[in-house]
Amino acid sequence: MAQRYDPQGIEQKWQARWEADRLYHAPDFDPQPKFYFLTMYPYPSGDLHIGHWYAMSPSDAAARFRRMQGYNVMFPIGFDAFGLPAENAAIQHGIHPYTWTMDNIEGMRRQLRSMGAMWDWEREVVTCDPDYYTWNQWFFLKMYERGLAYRALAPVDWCPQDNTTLAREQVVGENRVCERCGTPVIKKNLKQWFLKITAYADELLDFSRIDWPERVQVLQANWIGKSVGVEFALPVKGHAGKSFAVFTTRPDTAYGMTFAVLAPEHPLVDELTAPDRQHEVEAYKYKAARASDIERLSTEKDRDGVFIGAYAVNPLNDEPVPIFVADYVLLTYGTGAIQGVPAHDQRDFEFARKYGLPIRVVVAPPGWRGEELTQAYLAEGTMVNSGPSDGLPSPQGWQRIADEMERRGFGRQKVNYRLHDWLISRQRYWGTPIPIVYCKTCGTVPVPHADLPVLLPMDAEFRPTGESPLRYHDGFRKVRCPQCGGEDAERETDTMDTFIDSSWYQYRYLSPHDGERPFDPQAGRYWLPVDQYTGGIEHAVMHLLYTRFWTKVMRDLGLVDFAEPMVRLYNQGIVLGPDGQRMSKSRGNVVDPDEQVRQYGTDTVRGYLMFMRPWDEGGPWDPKGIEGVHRWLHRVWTVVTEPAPAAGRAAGEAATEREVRHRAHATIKRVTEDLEQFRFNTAIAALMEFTNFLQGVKATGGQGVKAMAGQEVKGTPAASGKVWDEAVQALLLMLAPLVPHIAEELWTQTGRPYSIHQQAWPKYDAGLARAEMVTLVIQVNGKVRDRVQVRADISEADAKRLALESEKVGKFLDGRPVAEVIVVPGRLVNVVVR
RNA sequence: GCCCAGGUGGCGAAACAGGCAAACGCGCGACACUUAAAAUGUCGUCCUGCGGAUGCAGGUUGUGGGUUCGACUCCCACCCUGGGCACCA
Repeated sequence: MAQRYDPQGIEQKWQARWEADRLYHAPDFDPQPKFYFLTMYPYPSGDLHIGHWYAMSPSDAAARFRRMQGYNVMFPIGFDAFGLPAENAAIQHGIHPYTWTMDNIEGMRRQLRSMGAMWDWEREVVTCDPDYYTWNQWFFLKMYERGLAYRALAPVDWCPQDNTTLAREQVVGENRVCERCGTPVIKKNLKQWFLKITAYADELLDFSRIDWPERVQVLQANWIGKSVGVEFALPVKGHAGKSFAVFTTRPDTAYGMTFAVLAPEHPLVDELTAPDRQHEVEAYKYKAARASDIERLSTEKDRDGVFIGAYAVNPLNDEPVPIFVADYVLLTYGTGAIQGVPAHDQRDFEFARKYGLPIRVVVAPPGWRGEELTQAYLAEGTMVNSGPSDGLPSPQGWQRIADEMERRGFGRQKVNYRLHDWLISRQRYWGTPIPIVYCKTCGTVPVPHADLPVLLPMDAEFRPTGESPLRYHDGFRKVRCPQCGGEDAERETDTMDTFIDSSWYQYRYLSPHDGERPFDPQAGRYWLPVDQYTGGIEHAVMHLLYTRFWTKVMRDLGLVDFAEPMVRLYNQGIVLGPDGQRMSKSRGNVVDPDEQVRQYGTDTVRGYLMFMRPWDEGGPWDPKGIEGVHRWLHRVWTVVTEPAPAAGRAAGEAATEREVRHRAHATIKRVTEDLEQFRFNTAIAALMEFTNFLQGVKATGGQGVKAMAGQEVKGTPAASGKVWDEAVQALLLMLAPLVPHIAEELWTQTGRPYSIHQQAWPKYDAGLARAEMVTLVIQVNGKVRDRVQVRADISEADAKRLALESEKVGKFLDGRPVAEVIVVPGRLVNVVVR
């Protein structure tokens, strides 16, 4: 009678039905509490790989679980549709990026649907749609109006492979390669658009209002790199009125300066270099420039530099110190110049050693008697050789010297950040046009809001020249000035970094078709902020920092009344190939989810991804491991569809029923707690145990159960239909978020009303969840010597008595007197002898 | 070098407000069903020793110490693996 479990058949059937019934559409404004569950949207590369499944199917399970718990859950999906691969495909294969992207999206929609997730497709967002990117332009103009978007000439990172500039965040690794293609980047001086993320640097360091992994917080804090110090001016001897600023976090060591260093690219270098030093300085600059372009791989690089033949004056004590250029000083950090304090900075120490410069101790280590240092002393100490600060502990000296510099007018306390403003210009076609016009008479003119969107022309010509098609598209580039109407204005031809799209997409899901504003504020008041966000850790200092910045700007624009876009964040791990290596086509260890679905069905693939390891750890794909999950689902099918064990009032039945109910409630408790914490692997393990248990009840008619429960077995008992049904019902409800298709199929097959996905999550009875009988462990001196079955509520005195009466305990006492007996109620007794 | 995460059976792992180490799954072995195989089911499976084992004893959570009646869990030192940062003044 019972038909076989046929995953593919039932999965397609239910997916179609659910979508037709709009089962997962999250209505705005529902009396139920809302829950906005968001998973990072995919880039439409054209193929949904197992990594997408790993990111998405557990989060779908978690979202479904929330829904069953009574929340009105929004679980949207969209596509991060702008970006380089589309354009590269256009150049290589002559397909228009739009066509390439849309075809891919079409294919991926189909693949995504095969996952059986509860996405609300009515809210879908596609970022290359003008309806979307017009709001990128709108935001850009708002930022421009507030001075948060500006254009500046700056040394920027350029990827020669992708032919575009990159944000600092997109340059990675020791040898500074492009985050996308791995090509070493080069520096170029270009006029580019920036967003002033540094204006929010301090606020971005405040994580007190969000529940994000420590790891991400540390990554972001490191990236922002706040340092508190002093910037002060060093006059140059013999150059009246000339001075340069240095930044230091150690003003307490300023009296120990015995030289000063300028970055080789520092603008004053040429001016200050003495004629007789010019040749050598030029040579060094050339070498330094090459070194930054070509590999700087040599790990322990020699710290070298060149004296420029000029002297700076330490304003604290009017001592002249020689000025060097050295490439260990970076133009891009601080002021591009430093005080050289070899006694208290290891780099300066090595430099001073090499060039025979004096090393003057100004912060004395404890017990220091004036001996020479063998390395820089970095810790706190007592101020010496520091004029009026002598004798102070160095932290106080820090403040005193900082104050003195301010009072005497040559320095000020300053906070420096490693974070730079966000470079958003990209010299590429497939992105949001920057809505700016350059006019010969008016200069830089923003496109009026009424003229948005600035459409990306579809008739672009793709040439392999490395130049953006927009630059030679006259119809796009040549434009009337919106301000004076002048004829010879030109549009900005750069487009925006695609991280702009993802900085605010979570808001667009609220009202994806709103033509009036980026999102409907009324819906926003209901849905926002995002309650749970999930995605990969690789976006920690890019997307996740940008979207926090963007939300703070939105707050200042009055669009939202909170400062953080996502309350909770969870980073899932990465699925590796069966060989434990990162999946890649060249290794041939790629697991194709479509193929797995064909072989085992969606539920098995989902189930295995959740079962194999903790979600945040990822790990190798085990082709045999997935079969275990598949077998389990078959077992579930059999247990539920085959006839229930005979009902009846045979002797001993009550004990079986109690055990069945206890197991059901204990499982509900475990699974509920596990799912609340995204511990899918142990949730599924608990459900497997429960399934095996029910199967055992069937097989033995209850006798096995009683044996398990420590009861005497007699007669031929079984669970009654009612208790059995309750257990099966609980099992199916708990399966619903994890393996939604088989759960729905069995739910309706057993005569329950469609849809299981509209049912409430089962509640457990704490009393039933607690076991009646427990194994009391009896130890002697911490070693297990005996185990006895006792009632869970056994008294301490009884437990103690049982332990002391135990024969096995007696044997191990060896006649020694009992010194102490420790009782952990309901768990363990430890008899201590000495 | 610094910061973070982690080291538990043949494998993926579980247990940590300190209390039965190895749940669940894979693999392996035996058995049942079968003409046979697959599928399925049942039982067994951390290691060592005790001629035999539903028995007894000992050992075991990277290494070495410590705290404790009791440590995978807490503390100290060290080793290894993975990830991040790395001249940031």
